[in-house]
Amino acid sequence: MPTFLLKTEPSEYSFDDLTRDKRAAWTGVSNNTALAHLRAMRKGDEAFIYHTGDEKAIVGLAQVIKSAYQDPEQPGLNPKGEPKFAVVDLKPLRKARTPITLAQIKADKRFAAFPLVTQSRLSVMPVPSDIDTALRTLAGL
DNA sequence: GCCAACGTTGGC
DNA sequence: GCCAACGTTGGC
Repeated sequence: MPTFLLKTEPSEYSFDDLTRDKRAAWTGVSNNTALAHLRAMRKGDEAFIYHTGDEKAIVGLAQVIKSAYQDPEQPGLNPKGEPKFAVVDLKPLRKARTPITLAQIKADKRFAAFPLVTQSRLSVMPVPSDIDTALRTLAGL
């Protein structure tokens, strides 16, 4: 079962907000590459939640409870007539015992191939299984 | 279809 | 506040 990483600006929607809400539609993904990754997420898959901005750290783990569906708030179509935007529904699983900072990830050679490092603007990405394992150990997740 | 101009993300 | 690294748009 693949794991993903989802970025969010905590002043807009944080992991604590998800914990409070118990479940939420993950909205706001508009980049096509990110949307393709979002659509690859299946019910039961897990996702690290990463805070951008001042925090720049992985802060928790969530789980997909509903795979991708058309964003009801943005019912636009692409040129092929397919829904342009998608969302997934998530629930919180655990908060990281120790958040893993971007600086830490960049300094660790094990993460050199991680899209979080190589593609700084991508907001939804798959996490390779070896990186997944290492991150969970570091974060206490 | 190309590409110049413009917009966005997100780290610094 | 700046700007690098993209993505998007629209004129041609």
